[in-house]
Amino acid sequence: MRKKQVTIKDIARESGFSIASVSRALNGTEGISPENRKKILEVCEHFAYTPNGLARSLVKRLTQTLGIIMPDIMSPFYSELMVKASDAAHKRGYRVLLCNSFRELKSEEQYLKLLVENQVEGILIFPVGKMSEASIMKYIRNVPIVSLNEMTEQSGIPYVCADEECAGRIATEHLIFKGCRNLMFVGFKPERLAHRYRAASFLKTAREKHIPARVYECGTDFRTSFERGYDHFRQFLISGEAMPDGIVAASDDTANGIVKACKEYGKRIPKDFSLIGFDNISAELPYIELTTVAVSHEVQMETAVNLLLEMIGGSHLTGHQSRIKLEPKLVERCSCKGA
Amino acid sequence: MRKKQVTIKDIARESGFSIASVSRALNGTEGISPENRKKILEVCEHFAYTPNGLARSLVKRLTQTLGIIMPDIMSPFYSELMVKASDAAHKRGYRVLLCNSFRELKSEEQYLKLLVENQVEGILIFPVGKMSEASIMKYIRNVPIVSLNEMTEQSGIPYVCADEECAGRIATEHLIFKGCRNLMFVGFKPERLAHRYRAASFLKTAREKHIPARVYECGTDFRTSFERGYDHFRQFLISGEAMPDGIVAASDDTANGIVKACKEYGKRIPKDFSLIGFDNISAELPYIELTTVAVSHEVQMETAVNLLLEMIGGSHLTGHQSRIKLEPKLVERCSCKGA
DNA sequence: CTGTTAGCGCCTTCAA
DNA sequence: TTGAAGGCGCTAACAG
Repeated sequence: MRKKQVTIKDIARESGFSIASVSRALNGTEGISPENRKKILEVCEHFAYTPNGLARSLVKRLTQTLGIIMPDIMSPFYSELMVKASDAAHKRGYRVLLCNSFRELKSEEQYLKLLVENQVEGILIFPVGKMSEASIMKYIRNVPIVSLNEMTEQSGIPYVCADEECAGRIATEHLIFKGCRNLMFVGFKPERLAHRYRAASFLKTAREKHIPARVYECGTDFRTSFERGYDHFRQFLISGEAMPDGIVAASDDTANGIVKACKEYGKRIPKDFSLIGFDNISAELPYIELTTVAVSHEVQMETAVNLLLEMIGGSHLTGHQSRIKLEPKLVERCSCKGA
Repeated sequence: MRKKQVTIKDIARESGFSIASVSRALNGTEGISPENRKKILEVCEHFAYTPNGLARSLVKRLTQTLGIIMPDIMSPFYSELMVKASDAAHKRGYRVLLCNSFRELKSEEQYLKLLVENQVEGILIFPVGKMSEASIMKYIRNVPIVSLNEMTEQSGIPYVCADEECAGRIATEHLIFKGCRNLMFVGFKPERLAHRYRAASFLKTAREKHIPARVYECGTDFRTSFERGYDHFRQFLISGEAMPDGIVAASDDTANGIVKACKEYGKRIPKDFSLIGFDNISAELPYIELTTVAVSHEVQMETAVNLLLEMIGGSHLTGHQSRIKLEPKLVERCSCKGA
């Protein structure tokens, strides 16, 4: 029932030229007279001919395509990363296949397989978690892969991520600079490496400055950081414990959950306490302008794509060159009290 | 420099079987003894062999892949549609290529071309605008395409969308039912077909019920509906004109922009006026629980994928079967005053 | 400048 | 159950 597709052979027959000439006309290759090229292209147009990319890639052994796997396309953070990564790839003449692992290991592995089978030349992945390392190791033999989160040094998996220890310090110092004297870290999830760095650095920095600080720990977990932030902070408010005057949220998404809880319980930011997050997500929230610490998404993705392309090009990279931590910066908005 | 990829030929040689047997072992096809299959698969494992999907699709003339083109992956509305569409496709054994046209016609057309060249079996597209019709017409000769927004009947392009006229009526009636007696429509953008339906139906319904109503028109436009809503409503507030007691926003995203303006200018919802939107976007906004009118995203995507698969299957569909308007429903939350 | 030919990696008859 | 051979649609030498 399917319409048989028009092939280069049909065009050759209809135009009276050889398939080689048709190929040359289509690809703008040397070796064909302008007038004949024009004739051939007209025939193509007339038959609505579209070259078969599979066949072309098969013979050229090049797809000019990169794969990108993110945990959650619906989060503004990841979707922005996707966009920036796509842009960076396009700029360098690569196309991109977008995949949404939905934070599921199984799905992540399936996509890795799919991408490899589809002959992408390289893969950018924001791993679901620690467990992702195994799948990545499996496919890294076939194709260059760059992670967007830190990986163990022993795995040797290249990555480009933010220096989260540094980020934690910047956030904490900012709150202290703004005059906070009683700090709390909310939304901690031990499975997330970034959280561990941020929290550890938070405690260390506070200790150095002799400021009381603690990580609020709360067993519950949720699908999104937003929900976790909301729930944890609600728990805290209900508990009746003394309020801190400065809160470091595990991420911006978490911070937004905290904001939601505040709204319900009549707390005002930054009046009742200062709040700072991480990641600089660009959600257009009407409610609050969150101060945050992050690396430029664009810089991170450009760096990651560059690294990937170097690997594709076959450069032999040292561990130092292939494990990159970018320095985060403070993005000051309105969720912290004036100094 | 690139590692030469392991092919089926290598596996054949290493395992001592023919290419045909290896192929059978890999695909679970009949005609090979279990023990030999096992042996072959072990060799595959050992050499980290991954079949070349391009070659496979080329000979089978089937890719089991659908393409999806959306205008803005960063909008929660479209990204949710993408997710639902992917789910629907996966359920039916299809894979999916996600594309982000970024509301640019050029980019949209490039992706159409890319998808066709990559031999997707069908395409789901949320067109950038009226102008998209031309590109779609161009490629619909090659592959089945279903639009997620209404298209002109004469174009014959199949679509699955919400009945926006009905949506406009529901929203307006709800505000009136809640006691509003002075209505305004904010964020109108004439290029958007859905807006035209919503606004026309808004005016018609209000007229029928003898309620004063008008569409706030304001030349300015922006990249996102959010920004447009924010700007238009800010303009309105500055103008000092009399406040309506019920506002229909052109979309939920617009409504969120309105909310932002309200925050800046000290207006409270639903105290100062009731607000209703369209689309039921699932952004986790901490600030407001927006009442809205929409079709189920899941139903819409399931319907669209079904339609697409029928077309792929070669069914001959009537205009009635291929131009589907789904009935929207009221999703009541907290942005409208109690009756 | 043009056409012929040999594959790219794989699946699928068709014989054995 | 197995293997040889042809071909999917295209590009890239190589001849002419």
